[in-house]
Amino acid sequence: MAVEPLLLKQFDLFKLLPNNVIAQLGQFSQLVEAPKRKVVMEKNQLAHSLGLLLDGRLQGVDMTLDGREAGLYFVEPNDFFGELAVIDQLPTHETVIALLPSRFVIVPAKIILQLVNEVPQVAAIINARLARRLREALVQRTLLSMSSPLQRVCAQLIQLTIQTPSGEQSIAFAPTHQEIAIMINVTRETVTRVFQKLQNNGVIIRQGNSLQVLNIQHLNLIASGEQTE
Amino acid sequence: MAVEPLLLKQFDLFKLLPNNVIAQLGQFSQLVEAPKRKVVMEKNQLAHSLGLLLDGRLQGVDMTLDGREAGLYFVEPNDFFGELAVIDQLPTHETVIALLPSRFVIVPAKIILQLVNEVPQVAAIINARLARRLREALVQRTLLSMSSPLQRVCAQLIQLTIQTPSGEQSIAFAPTHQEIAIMINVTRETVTRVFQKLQNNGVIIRQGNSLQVLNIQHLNLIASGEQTE
DNA sequence: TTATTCTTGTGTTTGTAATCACATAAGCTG
DNA sequence: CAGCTTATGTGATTACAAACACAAGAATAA
Repeated sequence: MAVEPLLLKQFDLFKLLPNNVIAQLGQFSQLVEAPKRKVVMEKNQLAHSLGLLLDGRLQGVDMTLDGREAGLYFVEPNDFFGELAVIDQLPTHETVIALLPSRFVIVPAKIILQLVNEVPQVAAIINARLARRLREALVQRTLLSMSSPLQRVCAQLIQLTIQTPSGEQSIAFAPTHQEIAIMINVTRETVTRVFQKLQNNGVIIRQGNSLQVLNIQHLNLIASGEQTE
Repeated sequence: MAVEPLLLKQFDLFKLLPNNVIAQLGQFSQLVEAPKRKVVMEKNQLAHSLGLLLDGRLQGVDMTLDGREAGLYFVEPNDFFGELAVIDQLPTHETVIALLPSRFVIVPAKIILQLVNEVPQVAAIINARLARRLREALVQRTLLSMSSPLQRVCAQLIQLTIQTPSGEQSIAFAPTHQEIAIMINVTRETVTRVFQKLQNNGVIIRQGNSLQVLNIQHLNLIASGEQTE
């Protein structure tokens, strides 16, 4: 229990709150450390809290009845998770697991709801987040409609790629083949084979934990179906 | 131009607004009639307006570069569409087309944004709608992760089924095989073959425009993978 | 009514990714 | 370091839905 106000101030969500409110918030919040693979939010539970990720990386997944896993989204540091269930007060639809050792703050749903009702700016940020998640879901859905696994892998890589300060395209802490596979409805082996091909063509290259994207244009061509390898 | 206040009052979104505001709203709104197959909202456009469906049925689809179509969601009467682009002010991600002859009201984005800022209840309804759409998107994503087309068709049918006042499970104005196919990433022929099978087993039965679901339990068994036909 | 467009039904062929089954490599941990 | 676990690499087989190509039925328009 109890979280440093300074830590909470880091999040855009709380940035505008007066210090006394932040201090109070800290009283009810909790800092959690989760090792890799730890389940951080359970499926089908009424939300008790909103999570705010400090570092590490999370993935929202849906474990279906038959043991199959569907990957829904990734959560990066400074972002939050669990907001949907907090807002609509329905049970969570998905499980969230830590892909890397992660630290995050959890704030009880009650407190968040109170803030949402009383502070329009907080409400606005959460709603903007919902809108962004909806957009991401639409993009992911579009991606799933691509016929070939090759296209889907490339499209997913494009999604994950960001411009580094040094101007290169790369994916820091690249997800494992398995983690990518469940996002795009293919098997792990298929992802491996596609990566093989892309590496041979010099489109991507692995550097330890990160994946350099040398030729994003090429990824685009494949994703759009104009090229098949 | 100009829409009857009585018409606008029908929508939950405007229910709480005072009459003078509604009257003003009507001034700027427009009643639109669209025949079947008509594109009602274009992809990649900055939202000019929010749509409120009076009757008919719409489908949000994503036409990808290679001519492939992905079905995203259905819009039923009394619901609205285009809210995402209005709220986040980004271009629309999808096209919306009329599946049936439809009537709807469009209200300029500016007006809606103003309302959202000034009337908390309106903001709340729109945000609740975003949350619901996000849920639906998650459900649809989960559905897509099912391995067999048979499972996907059944899961989609379950989604569409509603209890009629007379206590039967049915799908009014059942979508065409093609419309279902693009929702679940299969070909039209595959949907036809699955329907064939389900009809032979007496699980569903076509009655003109509507589809009676006689044995929803059976659909559940197939969707969950416990049964394969 | 007939004509025309949409929708549904059905067979055959073919490509391709899932599945299975290991091998190897890379990361951790004591 | 060894010893374990997790991640990646690779071949062989097989199932199965996509694709294609029509036929037939329904619905809508003329």
